[in-house]
Amino acid sequence: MSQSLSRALRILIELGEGERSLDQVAASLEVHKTTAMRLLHTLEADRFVRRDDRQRYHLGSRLFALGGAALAQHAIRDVAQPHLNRLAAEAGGQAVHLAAYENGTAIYIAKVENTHAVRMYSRVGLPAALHATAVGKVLVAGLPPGEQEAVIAGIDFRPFTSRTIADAAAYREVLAKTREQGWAEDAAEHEDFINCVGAPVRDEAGRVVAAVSVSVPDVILPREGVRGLVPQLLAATEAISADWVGAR
Amino acid sequence: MSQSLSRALRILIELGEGERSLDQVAASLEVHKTTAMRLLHTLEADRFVRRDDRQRYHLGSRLFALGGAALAQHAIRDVAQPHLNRLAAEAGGQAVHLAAYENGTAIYIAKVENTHAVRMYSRVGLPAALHATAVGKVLVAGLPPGEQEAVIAGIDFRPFTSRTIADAAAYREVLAKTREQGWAEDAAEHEDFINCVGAPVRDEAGRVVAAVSVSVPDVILPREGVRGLVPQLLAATEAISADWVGAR
DNA sequence: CTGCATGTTGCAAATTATGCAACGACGATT
DNA sequence: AATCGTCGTTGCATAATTTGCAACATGCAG
Repeated sequence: MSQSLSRALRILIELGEGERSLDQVAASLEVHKTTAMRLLHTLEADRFVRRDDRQRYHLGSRLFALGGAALAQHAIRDVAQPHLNRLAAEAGGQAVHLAAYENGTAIYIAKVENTHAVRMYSRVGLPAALHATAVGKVLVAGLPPGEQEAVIAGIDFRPFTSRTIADAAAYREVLAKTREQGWAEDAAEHEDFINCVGAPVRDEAGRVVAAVSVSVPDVILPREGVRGLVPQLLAATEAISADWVGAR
Repeated sequence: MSQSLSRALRILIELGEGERSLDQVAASLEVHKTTAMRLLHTLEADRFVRRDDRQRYHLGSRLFALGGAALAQHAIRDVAQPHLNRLAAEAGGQAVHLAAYENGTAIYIAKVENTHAVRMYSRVGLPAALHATAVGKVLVAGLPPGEQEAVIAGIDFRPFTSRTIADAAAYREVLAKTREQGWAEDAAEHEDFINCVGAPVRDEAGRVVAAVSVSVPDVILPREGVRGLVPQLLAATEAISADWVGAR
């Protein structure tokens, strides 16, 4: 739609991976370096991009501010954070995530790192696979039926592990079960040896507005043990839902 | 330089202040709504912008990720954070800031909130006034002489309080004193009733790479009392400098 | 001093963005 | 129930913005 703009956005995304020189930027955009330079200058003028003394380009300080503002606008994050911390503690220091549905994807909007040596890879702002994570299942299961089908049609059932759900039919069954029992499971479907349980946060009309999950490596607790965390998980999501409804 | 791009950036900046409708965006850009719409769609396609079910536009999830990445690229932040926490505790729960010089401005890259009721306004990613904050003075005082003059020439000596430094001559004296004593003061020059002290973090060549400040409201501690925090402040900045040199 | 890598400028060509006007969808109001 | 108003969307002609080129400038290394 807007060529120069989408090129500029690609620059920002690429700089998110690390510093780049002008030529590197031009090469990866497949444009003349003049073009890349002018985009970079515009970005620099508004502090979206910064140039160091060695002429390398970095993400600029404006993105700190916007990133912070974006997070602040997810008011549910503030409501949820203390409950997430408590849940993480109750679960013995395991990783806890809060994710929200957004335009066909699930996005992590808050997390509590686990305190054990085994870290899992995730980051606030990155998308969670809809078909291979507990939060993804919870969020899709909570969509209105019409939208749900559209989303399912758009899922790429890419396997992450040997246990990843591989097709829409199996996925629909899992969604039905999720709705029925009020929580979802991820049995090493996204990362080998990591099991999760997730549950929804709801607003006053019962709509799912976010999902919380606890992730536990096999070596700490086997799959059945993780299921044992469901009561604490549900207590946390119910508390968040109550606070959320009360906060508005 | 690039019209459509700078318009799009202005959209992002504005959305940082809160949600907007298409017409509001078009009005503030002073362009036809068609134009605004196409920019918004491009931004939306890359998740820089998100549309809610009521057709309001918000900052999108990509900005979480980029904001996080931008922070992560300021490696000094990670090095400094534990020292900042300790300093804040030693200072009795006062606000502590870490700022870096960047393209003619000082930017807060980390902070520790104070634990008292009186909060001061600041936010990671926002610029700090060079002439009216302790970190601003420290960072400018540490620039190479040539660049320093260029920066001073560009400062708008806007008064924030009755005590704000009002001209370049007075500012140069303060910078000299800052270099001499190794720390700077802000005696209610930015916000009435808030005094700060700040000191530099240096790399292995002695260059100033960042500045740390402690901010204390008058009601907690008078100006002389704040000066008493200088030893702890210097201990913290020296520790950060040592860690920083060691980390590379 | 020469060569290589990097960033910058003037200019002509045309792709790309723009504004207009008309349309469609949705809600509120009467 | 009908109408009005608000808001977002699309097709199209205009032209303005962006693009690539080629030459120039600067800084560093051999």
